[in-house]
Amino acid sequence: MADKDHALQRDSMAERVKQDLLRRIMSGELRPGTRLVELQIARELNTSQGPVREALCELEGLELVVTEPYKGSRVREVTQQDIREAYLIRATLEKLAGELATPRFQGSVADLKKAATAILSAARKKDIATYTRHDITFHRLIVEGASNRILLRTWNSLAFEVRLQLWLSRGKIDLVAVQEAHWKIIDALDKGNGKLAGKLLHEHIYEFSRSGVSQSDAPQQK
Amino acid sequence: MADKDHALQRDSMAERVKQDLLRRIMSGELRPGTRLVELQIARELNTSQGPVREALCELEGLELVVTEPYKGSRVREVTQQDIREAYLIRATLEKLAGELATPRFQGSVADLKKAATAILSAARKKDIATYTRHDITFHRLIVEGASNRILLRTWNSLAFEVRLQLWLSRGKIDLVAVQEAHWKIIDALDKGNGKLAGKLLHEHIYEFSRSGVSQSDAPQQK
DNA sequence: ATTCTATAGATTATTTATAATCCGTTCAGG
DNA sequence: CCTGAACGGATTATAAATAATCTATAGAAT
Repeated sequence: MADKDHALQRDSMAERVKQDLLRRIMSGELRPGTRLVELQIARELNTSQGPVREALCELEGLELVVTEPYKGSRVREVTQQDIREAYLIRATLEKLAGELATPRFQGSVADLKKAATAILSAARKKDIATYTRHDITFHRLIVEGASNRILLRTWNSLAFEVRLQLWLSRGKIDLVAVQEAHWKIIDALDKGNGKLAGKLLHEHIYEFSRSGVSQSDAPQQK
Repeated sequence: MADKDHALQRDSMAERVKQDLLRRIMSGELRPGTRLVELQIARELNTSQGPVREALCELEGLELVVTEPYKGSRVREVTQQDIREAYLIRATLEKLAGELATPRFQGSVADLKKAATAILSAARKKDIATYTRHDITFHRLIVEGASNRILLRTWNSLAFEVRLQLWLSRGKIDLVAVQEAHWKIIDALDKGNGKLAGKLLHEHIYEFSRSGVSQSDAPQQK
């Protein structure tokens, strides 16, 4: 049984464990607070404790899990406050990204329009998973357009809070209405108005962070 | 010989290895590009491969080392471009921090003044190590004053580039002149002028990133 | 009844051993 | 002289076994 896996192996064992846990955490299958027992995960994935520890260590670096010595790891609890704080940082970073990315997008916003169209389509179908995926793609395109590796790295470190907020706000807000801001942003970038694009991005993101989540939805502390 | 170590043990082995490597990298003893051989480090610190791997994994999460599968880890090479990019992000984040921190500092800037005095003293003695330490303390106080954990976490992730720039600019710039900006920032915070404090912080940091480093000082790629 | 202690089970931390991979060197063939 | 396959040392990756620590429970002492 392990033979087939071995034949298909591209990444290291630790990498595969990491990807599996990453997927399960981001999809919400592993809720915040869930314990991650090393030997149990190792058995599930037909490997040993070492690679699992390494995967957990990397996920801890991404701030997705927290580990206490001799007590183990669990999926990080994210408070409503964490999400508010993360969105303020994200708004600030994307404002900068919008300004920096203007030279790149002026007159060539085809990719952005494609992403925005996909977002709109998913919003109309109320397909949260697809909406989230394309929404993140849209914003990532802008951050990548800034051509600043450190900016991208920093932005990526906020991904967990962003996905969680998108998940928590499911059904609470009008996705179609929220996504309309994207078209104004695209227009500003297309015309080379970086200041405006940055301002719109900041407003768009900050507004969203304030929307749709009541306290009862907040992940409860253990 | 291991007995004495064992008696004094507070942290786990992995944590001690991490702290040792962290210190040696930040102090410049381990230059960018230096290979970090797991078993060699393990022997030096009287432990085995496992804890060393864990320490390296955590340092990779802090972006201090890079690891290639089956090829090992080395202290990260930081290009001049990386430093420029990091300083732009840092300037943006500290501008935000300055604005957010105003309520906290208005009328109570004693800690900031103490740090700024220590910086000035070190600048006059041309004591780079002490200057760096207090300079980072000064800026950290402001970021902490913003009361935003995510902001602090994000700011911390830029620490390596910041220290490296401070190190690279040694002897190339007038430390006394640069640090004078601190007093204007303190004054703005003391008076509750957050917008001005933010603007001054942005200028101060961005200026510094442009100063004093010629291309020949840039860490060379292997 | 309450608090303290001891014990057992579960889990993490570390060590030791083994497998897989990389990389420079050597040497055969052209 | 050049090319490429094969060997060997060095290092990382994984596995397996053991040690250290935590947590809950049960029982004894007060």
